Amino acid sequence: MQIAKKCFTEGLIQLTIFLSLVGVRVDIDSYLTGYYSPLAEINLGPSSAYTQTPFHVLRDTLDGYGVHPKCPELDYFFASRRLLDEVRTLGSPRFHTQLNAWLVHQVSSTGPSTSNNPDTSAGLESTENEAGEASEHLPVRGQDVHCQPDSELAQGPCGAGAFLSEDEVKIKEEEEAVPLTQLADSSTLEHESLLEGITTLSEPDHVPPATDINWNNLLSVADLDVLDSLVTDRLLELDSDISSAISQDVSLHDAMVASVGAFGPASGSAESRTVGQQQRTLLWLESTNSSLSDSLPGMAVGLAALPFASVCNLTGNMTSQGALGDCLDEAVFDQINQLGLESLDTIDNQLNYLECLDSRAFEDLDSDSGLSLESSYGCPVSPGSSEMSSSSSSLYCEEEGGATGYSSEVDFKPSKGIIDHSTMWPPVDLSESVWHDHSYSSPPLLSRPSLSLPCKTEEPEEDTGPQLEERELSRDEMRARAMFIPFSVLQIVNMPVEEFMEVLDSHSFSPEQVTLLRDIRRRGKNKLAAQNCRKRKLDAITGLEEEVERLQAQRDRLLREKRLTAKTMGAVAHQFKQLTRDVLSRLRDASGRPLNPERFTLQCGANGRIAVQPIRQPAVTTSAGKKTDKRKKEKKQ
DNA sequence: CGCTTCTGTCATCTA
DNA sequence: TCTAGATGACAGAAG
Repeated sequence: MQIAKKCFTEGLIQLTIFLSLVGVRVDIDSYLTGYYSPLAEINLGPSSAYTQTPFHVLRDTLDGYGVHPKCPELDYFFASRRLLDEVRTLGSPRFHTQLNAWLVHQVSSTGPSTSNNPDTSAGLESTENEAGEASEHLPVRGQDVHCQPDSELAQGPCGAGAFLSEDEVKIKEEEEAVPLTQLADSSTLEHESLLEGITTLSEPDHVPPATDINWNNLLSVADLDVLDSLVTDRLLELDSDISSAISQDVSLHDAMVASVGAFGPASGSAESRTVGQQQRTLLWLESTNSSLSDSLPGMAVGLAALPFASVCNLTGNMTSQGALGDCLDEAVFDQINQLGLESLDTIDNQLNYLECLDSRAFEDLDSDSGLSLESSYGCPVSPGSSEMSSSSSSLYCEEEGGATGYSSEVDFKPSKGIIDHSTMWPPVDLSESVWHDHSYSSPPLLSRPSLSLPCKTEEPEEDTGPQLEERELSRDEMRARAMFIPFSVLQIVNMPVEEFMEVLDSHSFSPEQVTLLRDIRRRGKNKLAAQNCRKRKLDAITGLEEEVERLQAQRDRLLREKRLTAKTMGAVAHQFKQLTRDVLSRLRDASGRPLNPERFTLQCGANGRIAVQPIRQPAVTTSAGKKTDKRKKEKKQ
């Protein structure tokens, strides 16, 4: 599970990078907390790929601090704003493919000790505390403009600025003169150069109040009207997508989408202090997105689904959604098929059994000791076993009227028609049971004076007639005959308890006869019970075998899906590497030189910000690894 | 003759 | 307490 989650996270990072190229900001910090340490943010300027939306600032300014940050309506409002902005961005023919970023750390040839900040070498190990401290110095803009006052830049770590080298700070100081308002209002913001973005982003003090007016304009009521329909449709769509595609416990609560170009690089707020406070509040509000999403399941899922819908569309359409859908479909259809087959089998069994009964209607007169034995007794007309008492009573009258009390033709012919109605087992099994049952000889045989010796020969249908006489008598039948009991074994077994008791009382049997009658009844019922029990056992075995086959098929299917997913994840990882190289090739360091992709990498940090992290020198790790290996070897020795 | 399968029966438990 | 049903175990017959 962890491996799968890790793969998922990696894919998420890759998606974040990818979306950042088109100006969509994805906040996945909460999800990545368990795997990646929060990173200092980068990407400044008008064309920054990770430009934070100013809605959080608006939340503070418009709604004020009186509104609880976890207010669902408030969160929905700002989320709607983000969605609207996303729609606007999508409507633009241009995409912001140019990334501006702070050079987080420049790896010198001698080592990382040249940096003022001792945490620069920490890289990924930078903690959230640092991010939190940095957030205090962030400008009010609320965007991913991670510029900060110069004075504070030199003080210590704060966001991306925490990793700025001295040279970079100097460059910023020299280029402070660039007005940020121009950047904010200019339509050519996306064409700003990287260094320009850096310098502008390092100018929070020049932010005019006009930018707030721009924000207010962006939050016009008309936009909200348009937004409602768009958001509703989008949420519904994405809600269904994410619910179907991600059925597992994937908690991407903080996924957010924001537009980049429309809001431009933000010029910072007037005062860095207030900026820091507001930004801190902003960050705190962001951090509560998880809980907000919990309180607002539908909307949270919808918001979270925004980037994930892209994920599914870009990478995992087949693997996640399609595969799961196929799985569910197959499982459902398997059950439906089973149900349908069961019902069909029942019908077929009944039909087949009727055929068997027709073919053997006059054959196994005494072979009804199977499941049908109970209902087959002496009921010439009535098909139900519940009517056995009345039918048996009439039969008793006939029997009592006769010499031996057994009228052959009347007794067993009708009983065959009763069997098919009362049986609950498949025809094959029932036929087998009837075929092999010899314990209860037919009443006509009992009625005959001359009894054949028990030879237990199974007579087929064509043997009906004189050959029935040769059928063997069961031991109980012989005993009953020997004891002059005027009832057949079939009658003794099938008659109800009350009737049986009445027979015992009314016929003034001797104790031996009563004992024999009880034994015959007990053995007869137990024989049927044993037959049923064995049939059930066989059915259970058959059912288990079918279950094994079904589970094996399901296992094979899941293995195929697993292989497909692994293949997709590998492709995504490869794509991520290529995107990282592309991004790094567009970045410049303080001296204007392009970053070496071999020495730097992109890391997703807190609040979805991306930081350029230096790749650790393999020599260090290798040396450490060698040391540890040596220690291990020494310990072994 | 030995093995397997089928069937009946007994003993026991449970409802 | 009795009865019916279920089931494991055993034995005998048959292939």
